[in-house]
Amino acid sequence: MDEVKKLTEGSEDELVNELLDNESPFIFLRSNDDHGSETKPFPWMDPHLVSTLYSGPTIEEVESSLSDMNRGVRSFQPEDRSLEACRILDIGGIRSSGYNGKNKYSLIIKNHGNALTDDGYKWRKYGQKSIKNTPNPRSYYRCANPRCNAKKRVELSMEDPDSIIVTYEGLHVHLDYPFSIPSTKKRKRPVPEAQNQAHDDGPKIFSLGATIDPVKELEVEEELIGSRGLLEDIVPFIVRNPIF
DNA sequence: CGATTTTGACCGGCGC
DNA sequence: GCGCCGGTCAAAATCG
Repeated sequence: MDEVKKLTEGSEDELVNELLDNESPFIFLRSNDDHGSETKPFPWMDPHLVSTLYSGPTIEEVESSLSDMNRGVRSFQPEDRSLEACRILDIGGIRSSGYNGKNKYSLIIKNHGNALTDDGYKWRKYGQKSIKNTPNPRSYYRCANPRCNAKKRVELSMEDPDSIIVTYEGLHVHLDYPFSIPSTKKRKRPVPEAQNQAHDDGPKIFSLGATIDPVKELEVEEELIGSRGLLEDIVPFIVRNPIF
């Protein structure tokens, strides 16, 4: 297990370099013309694969989403009270390309209800700290997808007890395999309002070890495709569905 | 009884 | 260099 951890932590620079290299097939998009009937141990052996780096929405994109949202609020309906309350606190370090070490958003969410713990994605809590000069502790979560180092930090707002501050941070990476695992299981397209149940019930992914056999690993990966707790999903999702 | 959360130890960065 | 502080780790506790 230690080796696994070392592997994921120690090789970050390597990973980043790889991500920035267009030649590198480290990350994949599903290509439509690939029917994936043949099972390869590792998809990067396939020349048709597309390499891409997800680098997060640009500041402009986020801001425009938010202003769309704010425009929409008033023409929208009653339950939108929390819409108004959901605003960007701070945007830092987002690049439309490249990697500067941080992709970080803080969102203030008012009347949050359940939004904090149930944003439809799978997170693993790894810590909680009380912070100097604030009455409220912070909680720390990592994306449950072992291939993604997205993190979120959650705290109650000091000035407004109805608000939580959620900070999403990290390099957000999707891995999407261009073929299907031989399986009787149907891939069901997630219906919009079913987003919240897209997670869970999957196998424990933290047991993934370096020695696991590739097919097994891919099966697990397949499960994970439905559980993207990633910034690119979350920001538009919050913007569009502030109520949750 | 496995999965998840809690909680204090640990660690690295920073200011003095 | 030392101590504080925020972040992470991981053993223990708790949950379902």
